[in-house]
Amino acid sequence: MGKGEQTRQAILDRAVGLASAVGLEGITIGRLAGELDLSKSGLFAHFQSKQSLQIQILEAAASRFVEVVVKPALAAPRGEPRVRALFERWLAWPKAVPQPGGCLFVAASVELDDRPGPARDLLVKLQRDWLDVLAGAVRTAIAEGHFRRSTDPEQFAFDIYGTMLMCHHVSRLLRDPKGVSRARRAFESLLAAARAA
Amino acid sequence: MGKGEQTRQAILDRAVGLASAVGLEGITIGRLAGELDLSKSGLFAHFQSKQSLQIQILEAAASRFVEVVVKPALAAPRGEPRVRALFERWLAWPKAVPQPGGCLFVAASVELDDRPGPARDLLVKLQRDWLDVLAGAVRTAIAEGHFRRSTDPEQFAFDIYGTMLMCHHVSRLLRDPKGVSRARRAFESLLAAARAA
DNA sequence: GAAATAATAGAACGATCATTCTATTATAGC
DNA sequence: GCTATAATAGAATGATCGTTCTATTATTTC
Repeated sequence: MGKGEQTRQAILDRAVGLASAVGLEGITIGRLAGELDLSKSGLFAHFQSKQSLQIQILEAAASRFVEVVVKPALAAPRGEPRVRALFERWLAWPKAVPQPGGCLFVAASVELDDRPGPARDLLVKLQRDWLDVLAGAVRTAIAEGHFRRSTDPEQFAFDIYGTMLMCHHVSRLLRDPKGVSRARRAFESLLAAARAA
Repeated sequence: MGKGEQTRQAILDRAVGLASAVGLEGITIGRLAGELDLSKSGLFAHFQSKQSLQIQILEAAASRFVEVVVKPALAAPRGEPRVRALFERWLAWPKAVPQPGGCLFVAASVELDDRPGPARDLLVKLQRDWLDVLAGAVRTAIAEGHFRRSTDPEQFAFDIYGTMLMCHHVSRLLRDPKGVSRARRAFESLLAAARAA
């Protein structure tokens, strides 16, 4: 890895954290450069535009997410344990990768839902992939006989992610420490309802 | 209502819609003035600062929300019908009050969760109030004998609002028309689980 | 280690930001 | 209808935005 790629990664590392706090649009080349003791133009040279920077931030965050959440969870035993691992890994994510501003994807989703463009397109793809991972794990749990055959995998993925979003909302905006335990309770209810009789 | 108050309301009306699309921070005095054929300074004179404008936008949105969602829903019969009305009114909200960018409170929650200040404080209060309204309706449903006595009202409010957030996410970011029906299905499952045996 | 190349800095651009000032026009009270 | 007051416009402020250009350092490559 040459010097250029090295600093590019360092920039993206910092940028992911900053974007989680101020949003993809709230990111500023000047501020990011200042935090890294780089000149604006020096930083800018690594990215051809702010839009390209935003996209690379999303890509960097996604690869970290896969590394820290998805891959380890998919290593869990097939079926309910794997579904559970995906849920718990998601909850633990903010601790695994320092994200001062909470989940970047949640923030970006609200920011970009009305701004057409490549950044939005990428985010949509990432979110679809994530829901597919969840639904896939549910499907496996059905095949394993852990969940009832009548379980709708997409609906279950919807329900689980909704619980995560609410957990994020309550924890971050309301600063309510009960958010995580409430999310766990909701998740257990969902599991119980899907569990084979 | 004098002329001043009249234009102030007109400004806020437009500002609520604009903020739902670009966020409270994304709002610009110049752009807002341009959309209303006002001068920047003429508009600015109605609000002492941008921060005060943001707060008044939140207040205006909240009073519209109460008018269109909360009040009509609370007119529904006590118990499950009222819980159901709150849910359905929330779903119908974007149609009742034109909000090009989806729910302003969802957008503001993500934007402000890391920005301490009076705007954040107000939003926290509004969201607490909303969760209290939901929990209160659930409590009434328990008292009416519609829901089991073991139902946890705060947990139920958490679950319902999570479903709403996910509906918003899927509908707005993924542009998935199935979001609303999925949300309804999730809501019915929650009701079924809480219903007295 | 010299030559070629990549990485960074610095200054400047026009645009737009929130905000302030002064001037002008429209409303309100009598 | 005149006067006092409120509402709006216009111009200017300094700051910061993304971006481009040119120059100066580092780092590779042979």
